[in-house]
Amino acid sequence: MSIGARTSHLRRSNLALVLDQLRRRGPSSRSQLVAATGLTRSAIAGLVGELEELRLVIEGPSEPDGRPGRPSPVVRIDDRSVAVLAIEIFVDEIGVAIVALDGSILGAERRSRPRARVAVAETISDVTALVDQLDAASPHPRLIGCGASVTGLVRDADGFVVAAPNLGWTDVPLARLLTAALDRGLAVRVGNDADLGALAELRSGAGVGSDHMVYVSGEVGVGGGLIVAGRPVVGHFGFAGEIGHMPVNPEGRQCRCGSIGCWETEVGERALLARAGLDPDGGRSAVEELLDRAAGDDRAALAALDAEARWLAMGIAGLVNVLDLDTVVLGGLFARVLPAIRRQLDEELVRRRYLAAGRRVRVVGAALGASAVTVGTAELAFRSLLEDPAGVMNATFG
Amino acid sequence: MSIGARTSHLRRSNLALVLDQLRRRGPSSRSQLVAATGLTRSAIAGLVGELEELRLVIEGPSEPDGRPGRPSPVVRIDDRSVAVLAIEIFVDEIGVAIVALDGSILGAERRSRPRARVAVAETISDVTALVDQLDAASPHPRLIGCGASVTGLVRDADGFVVAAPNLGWTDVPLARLLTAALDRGLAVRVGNDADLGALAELRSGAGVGSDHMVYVSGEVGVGGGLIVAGRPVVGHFGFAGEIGHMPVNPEGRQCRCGSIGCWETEVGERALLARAGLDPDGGRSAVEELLDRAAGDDRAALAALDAEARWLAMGIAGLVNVLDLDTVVLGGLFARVLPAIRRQLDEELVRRRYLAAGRRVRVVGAALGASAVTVGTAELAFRSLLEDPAGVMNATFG
DNA sequence: CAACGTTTGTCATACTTGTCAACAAACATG
DNA sequence: CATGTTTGTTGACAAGTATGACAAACGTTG
Repeated sequence: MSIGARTSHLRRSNLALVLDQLRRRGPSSRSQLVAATGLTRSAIAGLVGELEELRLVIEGPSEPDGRPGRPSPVVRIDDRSVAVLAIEIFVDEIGVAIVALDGSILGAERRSRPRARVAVAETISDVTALVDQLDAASPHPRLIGCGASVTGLVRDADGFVVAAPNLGWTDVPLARLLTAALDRGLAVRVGNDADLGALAELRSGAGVGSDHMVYVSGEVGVGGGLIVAGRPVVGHFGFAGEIGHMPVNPEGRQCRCGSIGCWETEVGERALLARAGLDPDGGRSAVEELLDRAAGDDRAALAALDAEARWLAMGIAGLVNVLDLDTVVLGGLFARVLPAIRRQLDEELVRRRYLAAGRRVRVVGAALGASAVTVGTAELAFRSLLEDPAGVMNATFG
Repeated sequence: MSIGARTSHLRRSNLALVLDQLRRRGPSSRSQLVAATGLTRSAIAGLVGELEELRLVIEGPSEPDGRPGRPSPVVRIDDRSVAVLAIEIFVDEIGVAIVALDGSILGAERRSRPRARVAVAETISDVTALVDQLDAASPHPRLIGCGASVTGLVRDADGFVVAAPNLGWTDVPLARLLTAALDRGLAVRVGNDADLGALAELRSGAGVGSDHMVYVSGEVGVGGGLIVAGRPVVGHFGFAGEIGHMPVNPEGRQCRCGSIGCWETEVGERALLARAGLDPDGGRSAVEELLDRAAGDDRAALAALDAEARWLAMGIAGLVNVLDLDTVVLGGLFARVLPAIRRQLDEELVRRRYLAAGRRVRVVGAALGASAVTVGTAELAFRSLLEDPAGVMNATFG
């Protein structure tokens, strides 16, 4: 339901705008903020003043820049005021991190775990243990929010993990469970790991400047995060981005999802390794072996990479033709093999693209690597603060 | 570039909100507007008063509804104040229509044309002739905008038709040409026909209530319009929605776009007719013949429809898995054959959907039929008025 | 080094917009 | 006809930004 706008919404949106500018462009002078927002000097003064009172920004003296005129004080994010907790739940690993408003990671703990230890209760208690450990180890600002990433289908509205096949979870009220287990009155928001990786790459990674992007990541399974018109696509139920399950081969292999010829059955790690005659379950080390062999002109390895490039291009072309993307960011396995398949990938993409002429698509490897999900999860945790700075800070500290 | 919000933006957005509510929900009492917008009675009074001064709405007495309390005057769109021109350019037909703000079509002219007469200059002069004819024939309110739909890739920003293979057009500045040819100082906005059909079905057709939708339409070629989070997806260059060119069959036929195994080579009219042993170029009448034969249990016809259902489901499943759609609207050929393939389509969709349980997807035939593009084109033409009612009306009449 | 031009923060004031509360108007009910 | 309910109207109020005058802080120039 649309809602009428009040003057207070105006203030909220302008406060959020200034804070967002500072996060995106880094420390800026007040006059730069005036230019960037189109607001007047007095309005900016009021907004910066309020953000300063909220302890979200700090004003400092300006660097002398050799130009005439009164110097404008530099405003920058206060990284010592608030932080969030970023929790990452993978199948074979869990991680927690404390991230400041400026994006710096103040502390992080990761722990790998056996596949047998993925039950919900065990996961929650492992997470709280890690959090307590991190809490004691590293001094940090007050936590004002918490984000959690999961490899599975997540409903944003209520923080339910509707299904996480790799974890064996179904309909887990993760946000509620974490809020209770952490016992700090922290609001927890839950997101899909690929979506959050995409968000991170968009904001501060390989997708900076893009507005229509897909982040394709995966090892065995293939997931993705979509950005359309600068915003993450969550879908009607919050399940968007299951790009690994686009049908691409009617004659293909059975997929673990029950369908046939899903994209991930052709581009996933198992398919790649099997084509090269390696153990499909050989994991990351087998992929390195494959790349080594290809570097030594091993025919089977080269053929396997060639097939990988063709199948990869097929899926990417579908996404690009449908969504008119400007950027494709490859993560995980695909980032690793990208240098070896770049030429074939580009060739096949040109062939598959609808009216390719004049439409450039950047295909790039992920820039943030393993920390993408951490950064994206923190971004999720900060979202409510960034949408309503005064509201959240007053509710927390008032 | 984001821009700071001023109080005047507040007014603009609230005016637009009220107007939008009236268009979506039809005539409403002031008190209904209060409830719908969350604004106060006095704010609504001011907004309605301003819209009334702008001649965009009319206030009338309320129907006695048998409930106590002072009756609230009914506000409704003034359909006699402004209208727009909707121009549709297809390969074998052009059409123009005058559409009022309440969506009623005040007058329309269509003219079929030979395939040899699709050059840009001829098209423009045919259009202006039709417009003059329509203008003279039917009295209508003042025109405040013009929309044009084209079967091709359109850049929204400057109204260029970047490529329209079926028309043989490349880089045509259609908005500029039409503005000049019409010579009425009308702002012309150009859109892709499938996108505009999708918009129409979303607002007033089979997609009402949906927020993540795809409109799949086509005869020989297959196009589509996407709605994500309630908004049309235009893509980075404005070329989104080329769903007919998703690769679905690596062993497939050569597509006219240069790729292989595009969706439209499997679900398009030619493929359907060929599978049934009919003339691939038989057109609409051949499709009717096929449906007749299927109704008579003709084995080849049934098999062809069966294959059509499977290939259709494959593409739809890809779109749904990637975008988590709640509604799929089928138009053109697909709406025609939908009743005959409903069962197989649903079966195959369940098989192809990732974790289908709990996720309902409505697959429905288009409700607006041939007028969808007209309605959507008018919607496009009205867009600037709906975003800034006072600004446009004052600029036009002030 | 003093005068000048430039840029920018500050402050009081004005304007716009929506809210709030009191009141009046218009309806149904008994 | 008295009463209760709902809703439009009105004027005072609050919140937010714009405007314009002024002062402060810089570089340049003679």
